[in-house]
Amino acid sequence: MSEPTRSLPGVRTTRQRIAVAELLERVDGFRSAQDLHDLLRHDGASVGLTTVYRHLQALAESGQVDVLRTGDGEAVYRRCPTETHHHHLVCRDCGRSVEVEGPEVEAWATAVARTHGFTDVTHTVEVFGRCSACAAG
Amino acid sequence: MSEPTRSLPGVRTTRQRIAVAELLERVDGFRSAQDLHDLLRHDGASVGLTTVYRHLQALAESGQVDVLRTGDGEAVYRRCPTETHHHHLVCRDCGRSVEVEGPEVEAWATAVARTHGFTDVTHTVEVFGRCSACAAG
DNA sequence: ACCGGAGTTGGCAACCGTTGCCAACAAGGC
DNA sequence: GCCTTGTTGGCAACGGTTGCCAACTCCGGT
Repeated sequence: MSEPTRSLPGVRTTRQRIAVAELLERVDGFRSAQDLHDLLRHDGASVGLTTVYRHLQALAESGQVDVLRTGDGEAVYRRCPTETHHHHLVCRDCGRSVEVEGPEVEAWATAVARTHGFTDVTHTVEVFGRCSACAAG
Repeated sequence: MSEPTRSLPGVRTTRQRIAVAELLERVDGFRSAQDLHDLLRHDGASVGLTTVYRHLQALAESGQVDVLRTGDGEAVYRRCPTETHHHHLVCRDCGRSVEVEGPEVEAWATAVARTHGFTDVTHTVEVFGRCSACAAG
């Protein structure tokens, strides 16, 4: 069990914080900071772009959202239901994504690193494709 | 066998093109465009930054160099000896990298994509760590 | 060798995502 | 309600990258 929204001392529940959190809950797929900012404005719950960046950054740092970089270097964010380590199968057209696990990939990465004497190993694994909906349309 | 430097019509072998190509041959590990630009200046073979970007872009597009994005969105390039599909084990300190293959990873990516109805699948797999040399130092 | 056209160069400005700055603001404990 | 302190947001700055365009230089033809 984990408290849904524990209020740490020195952390305030502001309109903006809630707006960003709820938006991330609502949308699926990876979205850029600016996309999310636009969505908020469109919802009427206007939040400064800088503030959006700040919250995304904080959420990413605390592991509550996943971040990855698109081909052109833009950072995209997603609130993931599962907290455990996982990877993504992302539709390059609509951005929708599926969380996937790959025990064999984890094992492979670890083995490869050890073979070459690397330590402190991390890895990025993302799969991009076209989802069935987009392929049909 | 492949011609070493075939001269396509409409492509000229300039001092700058050669300088960039040779530099990429010389250095190992992933380097940013600006790093490479600095190295060229340091070698005396000064080449405009824009030109470096252009050549790297062209080489990447034609598959002659591999590109990947660092955590902060910077593009880094590397001329790889092997032309076939492979991935990298990169030292996050010195940038040195080892080419690695992962048949099981390829298989996994394909299988996962098919399971979820995704087509036109590509994937990125990079492993980051600290190489033995850097761990020792 | 010379010429001329087409690919190439390079400096600068523009672009774009992102971050720093800081004065105004508002949560929430008292 | 008050005051402390975390938060906000607009703007400027920043850093990597690209567009622009006049000057340049390969190189095939002559």
